[in-house]
Amino acid sequence: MDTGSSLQNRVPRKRRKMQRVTMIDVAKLAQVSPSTVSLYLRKPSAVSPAAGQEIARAISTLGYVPNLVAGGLAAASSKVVSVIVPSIRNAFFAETVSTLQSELALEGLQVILGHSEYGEDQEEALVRTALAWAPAAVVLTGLSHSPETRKLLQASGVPVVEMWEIGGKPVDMAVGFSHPQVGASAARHLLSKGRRSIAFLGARMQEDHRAAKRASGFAEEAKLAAERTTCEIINHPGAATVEAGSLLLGRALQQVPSLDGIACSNDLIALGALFECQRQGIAVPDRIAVVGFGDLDFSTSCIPSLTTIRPSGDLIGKEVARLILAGIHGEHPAGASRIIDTGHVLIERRST
Amino acid sequence: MDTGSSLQNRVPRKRRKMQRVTMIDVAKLAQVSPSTVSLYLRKPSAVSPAAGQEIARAISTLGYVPNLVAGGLAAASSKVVSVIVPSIRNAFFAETVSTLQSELALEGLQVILGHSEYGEDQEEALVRTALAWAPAAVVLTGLSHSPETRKLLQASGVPVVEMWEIGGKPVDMAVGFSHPQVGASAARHLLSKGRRSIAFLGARMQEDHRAAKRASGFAEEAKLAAERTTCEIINHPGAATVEAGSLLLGRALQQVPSLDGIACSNDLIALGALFECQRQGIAVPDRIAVVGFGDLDFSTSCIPSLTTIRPSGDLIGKEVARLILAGIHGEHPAGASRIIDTGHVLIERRST
DNA sequence: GATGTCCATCGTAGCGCTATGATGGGTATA
DNA sequence: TATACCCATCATAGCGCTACGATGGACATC
Repeated sequence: MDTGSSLQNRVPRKRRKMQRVTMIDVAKLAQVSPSTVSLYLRKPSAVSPAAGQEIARAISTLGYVPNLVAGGLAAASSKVVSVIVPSIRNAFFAETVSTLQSELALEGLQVILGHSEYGEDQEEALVRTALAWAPAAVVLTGLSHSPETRKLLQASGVPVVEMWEIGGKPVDMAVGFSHPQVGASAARHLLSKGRRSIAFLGARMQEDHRAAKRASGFAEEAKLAAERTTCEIINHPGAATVEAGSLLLGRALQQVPSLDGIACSNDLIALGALFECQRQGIAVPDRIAVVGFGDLDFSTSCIPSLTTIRPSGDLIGKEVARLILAGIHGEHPAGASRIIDTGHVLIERRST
Repeated sequence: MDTGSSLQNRVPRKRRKMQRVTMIDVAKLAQVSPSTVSLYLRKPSAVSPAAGQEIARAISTLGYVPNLVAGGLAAASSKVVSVIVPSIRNAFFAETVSTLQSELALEGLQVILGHSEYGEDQEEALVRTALAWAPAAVVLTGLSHSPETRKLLQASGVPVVEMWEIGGKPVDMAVGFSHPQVGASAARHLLSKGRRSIAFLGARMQEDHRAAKRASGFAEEAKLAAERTTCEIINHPGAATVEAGSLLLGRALQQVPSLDGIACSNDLIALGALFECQRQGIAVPDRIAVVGFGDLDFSTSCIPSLTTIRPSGDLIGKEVARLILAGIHGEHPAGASRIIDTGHVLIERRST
């Protein structure tokens, strides 16, 4: 091919070493053109059964693995979905990501993971790299993002799903539930149990806007209640851990000696509170009722078993996947169906 | 350019619609060649400060986002590290993946995540897609893989790190610790506390080979002990959850009424066992001593606080990242330094 | 002044694939 | 028999970037 058609004759360039099996090799062996192989790979039904068989045989004898990078470049959109969560260590998001990944894998989509550690600047940087992959979709957590992030996403034209929160204006699509409503449910439940001195125990609420919204929903609902109801919001600046829960309960008792009901922004915190009660000889639920959030693994087994609110992390993952796949298949949901409320359920157990 | 040099004249092809800002746009605006822009992006120091500034300005005015897919294709290796874990819901792996992701992000590497659900076939499929991304490295969990998986990996020439286990022959590199030794440490600790009727409680050990190895290390060590020592291994076929722990303790007591010490393959199981003891009025550690594995969040706070073995999931993540980055920078570790033992630490608390 | 070296910069051939439109033979329709 | 229409298949132009080697000016050395 080196025709020397330009101004000067040039030494044929050393081609990069390369021994990888390509689609062309498959095509040669199967005695068809590369386009047919490509077509077969993307839409087997469009190729005659005879040719298909021949191609399949060639693929397996050569051990051909398609190069998705090349495919992504040619198709101007890669088979990748970029998912950005605050933290993968958080069981909530781990569950969602896990489900999402499984669902997307069925359609040959890969998940690229990033975590923002609850930082908007970090998130912005992650979105930037995410877009550099020309992903099939971008999935973010929550509805709070920097203006620059929103601009980047909007300009990109890539489908965007914001998950784990609804109630604001999403960039594109949203799947989740209302956090204030979760807080309200918790408060209503405690009030219905006759508790009048209640508190919300949360962690990292300066950064975790969703937890903060649960707290304010809780406080709002308490305000609506009969008089003689006191309500406190207590925050731990560190991460939501069992240990934080123990600390928070201690602080709550100090601040509100008459405390008779708490809601926690996370089951881990609730578990810590239960432990602290046990340590201090406080009867649960007799003296203090405890409501958690998350319905984590241990909530049925702990002592007493934990009344909690289940946000259905896996359902969120499923719905996000559904939205993304619909978009890829050309069925772009419109209007209200671009926002999906997965709701929440209060599960009453022994702790209230 | 459409020279019509081939057999027939052809209508100039409709070019694909395209409005994305490319490197060429940046180059034009900065009045340099595209190569210089590319060079600047990859190695800013190789470009004169004047040109560099010009390019930087152009990038920001155009809002240029490099296309990593194109870069990956041209460079024959994408800035992606494919990580395959059994389950991201498992706190151990969540921790490692989280750390790994953070470390790699510092060097502009992305993590593509897959989970195998402890299935070798699933893992093989994941490895296949992973390789389709021409990743900078592949990270797997454990040393047990299907022969086909090993063959695929070896043939690919991509750096491979197997994590969370050492003690066998890795495909390429390994970072982790010896699971039999963990089991042995647990047994030794229980024996040192005078326990003679001990059991190992594990979950899903038919699939989770590492848990099974901890169990057999435990049993081996028990065998070496003074006579009159009995040792049982009890398996729960489902996932390692708190609930499973409660069930397992019940079964253990049934099988070994004289039970006075247990080791669990996971802190969640240990926590479930603690709860069950509390429910049945069994004193821990007086009647039964409990050793966990994982040093999870709650282990310090639960009642009694849990003696456990810390495997340092974040250290594993860090070391995996180090190995990968060294490889990318051309420093290929050789020989023994391709296997890194992150060890384990037994942390004694109140439960023994 | 000639030659060599170094450095910043440049030109361009691919990387492996997909999308577009063309081709040509077979079948249905006029 | 002529025409239209399909369908399976094919040829090829990019997708946006990187890496290779070339270029030419600045400076040092002979």
